[in-house]
Amino acid sequence: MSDLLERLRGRGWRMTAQRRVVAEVLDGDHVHLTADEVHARAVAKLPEISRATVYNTLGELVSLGEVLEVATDKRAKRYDPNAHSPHHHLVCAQCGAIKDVHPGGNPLADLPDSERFGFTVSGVEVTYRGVCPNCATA
Amino acid sequence: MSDLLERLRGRGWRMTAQRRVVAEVLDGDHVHLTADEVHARAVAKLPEISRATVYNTLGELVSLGEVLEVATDKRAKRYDPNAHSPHHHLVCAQCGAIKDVHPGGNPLADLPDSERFGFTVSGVEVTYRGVCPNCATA
DNA sequence: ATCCTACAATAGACAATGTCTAAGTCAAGG
DNA sequence: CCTTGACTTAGACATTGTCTATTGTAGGAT
Repeated sequence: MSDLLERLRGRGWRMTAQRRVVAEVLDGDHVHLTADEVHARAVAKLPEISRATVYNTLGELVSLGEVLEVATDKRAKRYDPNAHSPHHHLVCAQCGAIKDVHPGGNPLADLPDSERFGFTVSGVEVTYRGVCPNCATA
Repeated sequence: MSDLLERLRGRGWRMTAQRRVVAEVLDGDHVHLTADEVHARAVAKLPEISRATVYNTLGELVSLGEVLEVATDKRAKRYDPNAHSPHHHLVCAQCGAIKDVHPGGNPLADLPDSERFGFTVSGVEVTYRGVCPNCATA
């Protein structure tokens, strides 16, 4: 299953039970978990894992570029394990559900130099807002 | 100065000293303040204003569509008084500075039906990430 | 002008999320 | 098998946001 673990080991990551569990949680289903949800799932596999470790590990994975932080709402960061396939997000304004989407077009190209204010622009995030079919009928 | 206050009064908003101060803070300079920064500036004009009132008032202004919430980082919501001119944001990854930008293109049109998953898509936010000239030289 | 009443403001407790520290533990190389 | 430095832990702390019960007040009614 996990080439994620392989990649991490290859980069000299010290492998511990806690880190393996966090990596497995993220590698499991490709949903967008909050830090607390990751912690909850990690505790299910390894009851004595602490909150600080989960936060630390998530931060390290982000630094390594293995997962992405998503700031779709303002409540909590979410972590997106699908870092190796560029994509954007479609968020339900009511229930908060998040879908990955792959729009056409290239937003980076749409930003002319005159609108860059001297910034070195390195990336772009696109967040579509709407209402999901579930919430629309409710 | 403030047609903002006029608009609000016209909508039957009950005008109080506190609400006027919050509106004035937002109407003042078109930067992107956090709730706490709004509170700090409001206190400077009206020392006895409470934190809850600032949060309430900001929430009401958002509901009325007079200001926008921006979730560029995960620390705190920011409030954008420039709600009447559609625009996107360019954020410095280091210092957090935010600039309004007006890219070409239409991201909404770039999202095909096949990528909408039955959602009723109502809006889109585009956040460019980069490093500002200031931080680049430092 | 004053009075009423519903709506707004207040202080402060509470909640949610994230960060830090000091001390103990352990993976991995020698 | 030992050593060492990186990792983990528990829990205090910090920040941001929300809620409640009480007090105050804007604006219409008299």
